[in-house]
Amino acid sequence: MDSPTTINSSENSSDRYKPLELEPKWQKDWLQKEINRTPSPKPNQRKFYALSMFPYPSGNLHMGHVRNYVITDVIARIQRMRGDAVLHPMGWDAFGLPAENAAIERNIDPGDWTNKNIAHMKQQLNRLGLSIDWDREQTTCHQDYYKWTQYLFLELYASGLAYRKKASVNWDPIDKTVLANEQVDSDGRSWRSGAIVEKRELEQWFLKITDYANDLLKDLNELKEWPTRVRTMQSNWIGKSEGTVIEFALTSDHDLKIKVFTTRLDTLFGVSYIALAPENKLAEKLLDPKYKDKFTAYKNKVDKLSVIERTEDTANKSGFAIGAEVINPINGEVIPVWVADYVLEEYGSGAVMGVPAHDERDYKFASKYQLNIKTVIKESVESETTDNCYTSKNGILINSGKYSGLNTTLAKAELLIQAKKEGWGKEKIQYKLRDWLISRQRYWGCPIPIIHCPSCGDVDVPKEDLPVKLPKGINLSGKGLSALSGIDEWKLVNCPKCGKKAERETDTMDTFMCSSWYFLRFADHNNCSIPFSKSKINEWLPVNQYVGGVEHAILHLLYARFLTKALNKRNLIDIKEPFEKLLTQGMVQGITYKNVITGKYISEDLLDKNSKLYDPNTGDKLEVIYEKMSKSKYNGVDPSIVINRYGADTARMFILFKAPPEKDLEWDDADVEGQFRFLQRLWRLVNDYKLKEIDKEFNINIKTKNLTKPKAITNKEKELRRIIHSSIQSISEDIDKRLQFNTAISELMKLSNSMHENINHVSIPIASEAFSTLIRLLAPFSPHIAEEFWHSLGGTDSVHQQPWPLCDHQALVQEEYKLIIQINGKVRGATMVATDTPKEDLEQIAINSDLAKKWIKENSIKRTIVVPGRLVNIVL
RNA sequence: GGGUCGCUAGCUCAGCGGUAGAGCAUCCGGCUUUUAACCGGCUGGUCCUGAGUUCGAAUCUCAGGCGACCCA
Repeated sequence: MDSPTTINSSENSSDRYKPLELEPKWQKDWLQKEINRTPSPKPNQRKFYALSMFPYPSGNLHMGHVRNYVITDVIARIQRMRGDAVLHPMGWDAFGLPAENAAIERNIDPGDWTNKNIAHMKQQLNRLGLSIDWDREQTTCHQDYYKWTQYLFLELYASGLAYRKKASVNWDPIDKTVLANEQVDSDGRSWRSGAIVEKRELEQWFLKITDYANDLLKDLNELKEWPTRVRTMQSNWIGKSEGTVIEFALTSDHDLKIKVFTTRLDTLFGVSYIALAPENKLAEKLLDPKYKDKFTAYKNKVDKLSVIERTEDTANKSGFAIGAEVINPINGEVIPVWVADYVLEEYGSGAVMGVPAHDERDYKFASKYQLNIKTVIKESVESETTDNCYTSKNGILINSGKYSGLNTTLAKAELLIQAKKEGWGKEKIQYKLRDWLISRQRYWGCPIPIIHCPSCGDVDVPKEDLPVKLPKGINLSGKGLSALSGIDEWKLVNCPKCGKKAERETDTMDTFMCSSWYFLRFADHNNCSIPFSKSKINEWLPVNQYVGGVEHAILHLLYARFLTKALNKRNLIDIKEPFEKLLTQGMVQGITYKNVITGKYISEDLLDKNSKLYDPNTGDKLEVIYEKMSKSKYNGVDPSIVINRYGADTARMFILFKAPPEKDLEWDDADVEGQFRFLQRLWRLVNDYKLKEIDKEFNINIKTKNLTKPKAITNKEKELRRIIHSSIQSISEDIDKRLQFNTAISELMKLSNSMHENINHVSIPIASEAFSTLIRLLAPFSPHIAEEFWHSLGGTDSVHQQPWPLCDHQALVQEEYKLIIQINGKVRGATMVATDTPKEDLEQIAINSDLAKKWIKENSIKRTIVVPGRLVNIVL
């Protein structure tokens, strides 16, 4: 790219498009006019809450942010023009590890580092011309915000939804803190650091999200305007399964029982072993003492495996019989008890019944250890039984006593009746979802407002004592447990209940807790007595349009839904779901050059301009692909550079035009230039017209509905009006239907092309209508240039305060149209006909046309299909 | 292995029963204060493959191929 100066300085003509001058000018003007300020909705006025997922203040805006915030901004601007009271706020997800790590590295205060980043990013955001109401800004690491996070934690604690327990938890050895299940990916890695997590037994705080498992699942059906993909992901994560808990009594002690959860009660006659998770307390209890050493060694080995390694079908399952036996309640068979790595303590009761003939993993396990494989289900009455594993849920029972011959569904029901009657089993609904682990052993987070008292136990910090402030100026080593645990003057306090010596909780909260309610605070940002009032929440919530990355499909979006439901139950709010409509925007990708042999990424700067396909060092072939922008791949494009060269409007137009919002977008400098040229063409269109003596009749402030229809209107004028109004129609539809900004901009291009062609051949009222419409349609996408146009053509107020244009359907009507003539379904030509030609006449016109005659010749017409307004098909 | 989405011009995408369409890029011409900008114009398509439904299929149905994501 050339230096940023080329575009503005190469021309000395004063009517040249200079975005770098006009953009700051209008931004200042908007600030003065307070056009981004959130209004109080008037009676009968619709409210609209547009929200982007707020960013972590890393210090620099990246393209993903730009895309996210521009999408929301366009939506906010359109809704304002449509007359809605719009809330479009912004905040900062400002607690978290990068600040703490930066603080340790540079020996500075994490708060100072964060505030500096926020100031810089805010400036970058403003440079984009986003219509954000900054009066409502929230920063999660500031006391006036985290005070309320603590308040809400205490509300949850009071509802019994927050509790502390010792559990085997995910420990991130790099970030040196525990993580919630959602924050560990399917490879067993931390979502943040990428480290393989370890299991540790620790006393931790949890939120009882499992209490809401069913509501969270059920209400996904209400979220009709969420992408199906996200709803499916949440539904899979919650993982509801309906089954039965069966108790198997020990042979040695009939009062001692192993509880097993299964969805396949119908296979009960096929059970050949019981497998316990090595972590299951019963395993140690039932263990034959002679296996003690073997067991300890085995458990240590399994602890090191990730969940995926333990459970995937292809892995080598391992285990051993621990020397205990149980009785199958259905037939009295004696069954051995094993421990096995593929059984997880966290799921169900940490024990499964092994049915090798009908479960893939059980089959592999049984084959390896030569356990009994007993087939109890076959596909149909006629089918032969095979030695293979038959895993279908449908079939006919065999070798199952009196249940033999029943189908699986019926057998399940009958077996359940017997189980309940005899007391060894009952139905149970099981979820994969676990409680949300929110303690973090780090300094830079929201302190958990609890005091541990030796005599009173865990005691709430009284609400009037909030916030529990983070101590300042402490030494952060990044080693060991939370830095807070070493600060005695902070930690040692008196119990609020009994006044005796007690200690503060030294863990801080998961930052996802801070981000689970920020959208509520925006509605009532100044409230200093409670986190938010019900009336303000009712005024603005739910969020009408939420926009953010799909990476939060489970994490943030599930936590926020949970918190909303918990607060609803506590009667603090009336809504049950926080986000009405969700848009998950795609990634912004940059071009990468990857050496196919070494797998290394090569920076574009190092490449030979003429042979970009070869590694300049090794001469190996390069693979050229688009991937998510990142430093390590040398494919990032800095938004500031683009904005400083082309202006914010071009950056906005490009990012909206290049791909539909939910799809990935491939960054391409050439296409950015293309968008800049489009804005330049518009500039010329407006200025060329303006340069002419503008008649007094020209009125940009025209309202389409008030337009007096000229009596004599030429064909050119009719054609232009048709295009103006079909643009209004398609752009409005593109936005309402699927937020298709790319096609909307394409329509703007068509309108501008047509205006270039026709604007000098139409009367001034029609030209006024054309410019007024074009500029108002352009305004949400390119707010600065649209404002400049608006004023240069004599517009009053701000273009952003003008009504969104409405389509005049009369203008769309054409007096004649092209009637397609098909022969045997193939298009052979067309002829012009009047719009109101009756059906019968159309048929005759077609048959008698020269074109049709040529094809018909001696053939007889078998039938004709007439579609008025479109075509006539003659079948020979 | 299962599910979801996608496959249309060189690229990014519209069209979702009725003449395949935009923007960018390419190419050609023009213009000028020619390391370049601008203006005009032309190209360019087995609509992934195959079968079916239909007067007519890019569009609906089925089967297959390829790709992305999610789940196992």
